[in-house]
Amino acid sequence: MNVSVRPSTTRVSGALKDIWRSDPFLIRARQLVDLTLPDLQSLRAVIEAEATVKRRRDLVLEGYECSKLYFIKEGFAARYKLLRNGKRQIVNFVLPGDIVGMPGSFLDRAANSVIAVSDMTLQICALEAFVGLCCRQPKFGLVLSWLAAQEAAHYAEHIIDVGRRTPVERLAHLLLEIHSRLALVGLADEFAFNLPFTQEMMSDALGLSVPHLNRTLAHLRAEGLIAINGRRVEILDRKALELLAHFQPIQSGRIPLSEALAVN
Amino acid sequence: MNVSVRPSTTRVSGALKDIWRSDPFLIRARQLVDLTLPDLQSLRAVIEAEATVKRRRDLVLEGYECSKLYFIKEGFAARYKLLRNGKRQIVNFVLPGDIVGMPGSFLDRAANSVIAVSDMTLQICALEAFVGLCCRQPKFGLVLSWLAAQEAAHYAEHIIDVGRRTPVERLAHLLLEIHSRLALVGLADEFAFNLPFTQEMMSDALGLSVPHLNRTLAHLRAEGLIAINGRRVEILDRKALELLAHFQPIQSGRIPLSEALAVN
DNA sequence: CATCCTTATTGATCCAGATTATAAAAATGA
DNA sequence: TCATTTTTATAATCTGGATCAATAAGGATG
Repeated sequence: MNVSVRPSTTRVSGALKDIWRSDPFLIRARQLVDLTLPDLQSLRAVIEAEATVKRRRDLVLEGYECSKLYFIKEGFAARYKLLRNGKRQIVNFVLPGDIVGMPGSFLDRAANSVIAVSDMTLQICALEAFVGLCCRQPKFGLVLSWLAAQEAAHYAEHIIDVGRRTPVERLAHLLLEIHSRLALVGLADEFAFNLPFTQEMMSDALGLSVPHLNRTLAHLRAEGLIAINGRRVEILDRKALELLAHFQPIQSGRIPLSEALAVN
Repeated sequence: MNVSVRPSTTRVSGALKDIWRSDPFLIRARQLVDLTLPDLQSLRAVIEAEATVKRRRDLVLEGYECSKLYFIKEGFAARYKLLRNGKRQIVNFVLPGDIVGMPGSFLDRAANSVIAVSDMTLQICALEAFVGLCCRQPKFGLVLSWLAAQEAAHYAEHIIDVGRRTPVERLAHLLLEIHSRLALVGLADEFAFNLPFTQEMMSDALGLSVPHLNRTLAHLRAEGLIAINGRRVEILDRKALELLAHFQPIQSGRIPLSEALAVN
């Protein structure tokens, strides 16, 4: 893999509060279960290194075996597949707080490649180490399941996008999805965000040609639903946009751990 | 929900061997981890009832909260979403051995509906009970993650189908996927299987119109790749079909439990 | 500051696949 | 058993979005 690895420096500097808030994976995990300080420590113990990956480098290559999990701290990536005829389909966009290697590492061989869309920093964890953690702290296995389910739910919406939504609807849906996922880890304002993807990437995600995606984007602007300056996207009429896109946010409830223990 | 429930009769009749082989969920779980007799028993303890659902009944309704897991023993279903304009997108087909409620129950409210495509029998398990089981036996939490990852991998292929594959390629891919998933739980011959879905369902899965799906099917037959009599599909030229579809089987490796314990 | 490369924008043509319509065959159920 | 509904099959028309092409506008790089 094209990464520069450096040993995991578990800096204990910085107030502890910051750690809970600044690590996007912790933010997402804590939406699902309560995490204690010991939990945090055993999670850290399992991280073997922190790495940086440069823009345009592949994080994962299709067809290769890979038994690592990458927790994305910063930066963006795209999971994609190249077809024989040269076409590319982007399966999903990877944002901070996501885990790369989730479907991939669980299979014999990765089913898709993942390319860094910006410079990234991520934490590496061996699959066996994480499985070990799950055995000691079943909580983490459940978090993994829940995150996988969230991801599946996003994939499902993507299938609907590409299968039955019109181009405008698809694009509106993509923008809303990205916005809500960024917001989940504190990377978006209420009505605006920085879109880290080019029109080409979005067209490859939505199964459209670049010119048509461009036209569709222009259409959304003309209708006054969004505004764009540079990378900044502003949502001008969220209600209309959501209606157009058939958008409903994907939010998972908490893992019913205490209830389970009560039953137990 | 439109099901007729009867209390779970844990019949201990029949040789034990049969149970391992006849329950499709056990078959799939055992592809991932070793299961002991006590494991089997604690799994059973968590099943609260067995139910039958009639053809065309909805198992899950979009937008409703639902905190049950359904382990499919027999029969087929389709996970779908209806759009405002009346179009339907089928997100995936549910086969014996699958768990329904996986993304659904983990979210606040189900994101799609699931309709029974044939009469079905399934086992019901409360989400909290299963979470409890995972706490006592972390193994099951991992199985859940792995199954979710497999499902996500299938969804990813489906996105590629609908986004960038041509109609023939899509259809070829769908047929191969169904065949391999059926084979996984012992419901298909090496080169033939019973297709439980109508052309309308397949067109709704692949984002095509019914007439065009029909033509495409005719095309595959004309090319001598498959043969169809009634519901029976025969794969005449598997190599060519796989090439056409860019098909690569999704098979997950085993969960590295022993390795994890060694590290531990 | 000049050049190169990536990204965005716009226009013209054309075809794959949707849509609509109709009929035959098969499954369902009363 | 026959009537009704589903499911398959096929043909004719029409259109949305791909494709091809060309340009403009940024951004990076030396």
